[in-house]
Amino acid sequence: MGTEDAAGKPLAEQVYENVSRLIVSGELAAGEPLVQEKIAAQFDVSRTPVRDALTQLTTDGLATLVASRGYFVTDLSRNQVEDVFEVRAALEELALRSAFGRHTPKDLLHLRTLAAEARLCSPTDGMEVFDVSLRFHRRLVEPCPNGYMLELLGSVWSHPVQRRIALTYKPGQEHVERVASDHERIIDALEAHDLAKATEILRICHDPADERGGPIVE
Amino acid sequence: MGTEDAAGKPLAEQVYENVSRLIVSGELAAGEPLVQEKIAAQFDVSRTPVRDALTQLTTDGLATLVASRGYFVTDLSRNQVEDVFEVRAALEELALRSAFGRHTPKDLLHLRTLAAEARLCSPTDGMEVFDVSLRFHRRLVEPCPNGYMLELLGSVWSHPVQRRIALTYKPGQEHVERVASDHERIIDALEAHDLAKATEILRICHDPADERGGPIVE
DNA sequence: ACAGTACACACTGTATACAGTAGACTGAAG
DNA sequence: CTTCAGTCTACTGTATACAGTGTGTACTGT
Repeated sequence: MGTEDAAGKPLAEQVYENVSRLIVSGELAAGEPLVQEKIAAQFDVSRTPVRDALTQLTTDGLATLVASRGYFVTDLSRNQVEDVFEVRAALEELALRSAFGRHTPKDLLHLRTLAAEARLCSPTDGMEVFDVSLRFHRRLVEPCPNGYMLELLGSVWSHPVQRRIALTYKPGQEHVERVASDHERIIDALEAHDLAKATEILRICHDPADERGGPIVE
Repeated sequence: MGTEDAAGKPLAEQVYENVSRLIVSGELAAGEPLVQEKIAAQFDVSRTPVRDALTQLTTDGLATLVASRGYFVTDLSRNQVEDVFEVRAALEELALRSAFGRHTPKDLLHLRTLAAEARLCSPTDGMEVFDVSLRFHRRLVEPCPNGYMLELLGSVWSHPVQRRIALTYKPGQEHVERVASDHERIIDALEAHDLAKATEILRICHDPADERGGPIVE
């Protein structure tokens, strides 16, 4: 057998994505053992790509390696949701401060489009709303000249907890509207060169009660 | 062969540490190819643990995987030193704010010890000074209740750039003294319940011109 | 001299076999 | 009924063989 299969991606990557999705969605419960051989059988590959995937899942915090006992699904609830959101808020604010004044008219236009896009989301699809919102935030801080900051933010955004939330919350119509208008107000503030106002609204965006929409299952 | 050798650690871990050190110290130049077979031969192991190590090095940003071409040493100079320091400073300040008021008398005592330890360092051993200083900073923010924040800070502290600097700078006597006294002044501020002062001194600590001691080779 | 093609090489991707270890289970002895 | 020892089993750690891919290179034809 060659290097890649029909999907054109290395098997390790495919396994990583599949197992990752299973963990984030909760189909694989916290603490559940991740046995190389079983996963290999499940996806009809050998243990080698499974090992690669597990190593990566471990460094990503989705799996935990216990001594020479085995791999287990990390307990996401321990990585406190509040903690991640607090860090995300703080980092985004820092990045926005650095990005402030660097948005081109084109950037702002693009942001407007992204903000409006939120209204087109299905109010019942948490993942979609979350995704659109994230794209806005990503774009918002992109002009920040500190590459490492953006890199770190990227890892916060893709933190398991974030994706877990996206899968489990039900936004509702008024929340979708709220997201869109908050985002638009941030753009307004940027256009008015009002950093204080922009960060203030950004903080509201990150108010857990608002961003999450609903309660988290755990 | 079994699972572990004389050192008692999995081979993958040993390989990771060795290659990591070679990269950080600059013995393996940026862009240099990291060939599995050669590394395997060099450390007298098979390709399997080498693969594991390389996967981890890649997610750590020390190595880069190009298509199905091969692994290469990441160019550290691209991960701007300034960027990492800026993020480190910002995150540490955030963490210190959260930790403020949570230091027990025992914590403060321990911090005093760590601060004083800097004076015992050899002024020519950059690594030692850096290490002692890092231990202080780590301890300083430890009471921060946000586990994720501390986790993220951990990854910033262990960023290749940080270690590279530690290896390449020459502190000098007056710098060692400066580190110790800065640290002590932070403790003074904490004991006086003066958050503003503590963060102010912390910021000085992170002034690149000060923290680095000397110019960076690149 | 130059372009195009075929080949060889170097490397990763993958599969699989075997060795070692730590907990689980079973049985006997107290 | 409890406790301990011995074995069993399930899993990871490791080595290695083979397949596939992309790049450089030599060779051919013009």
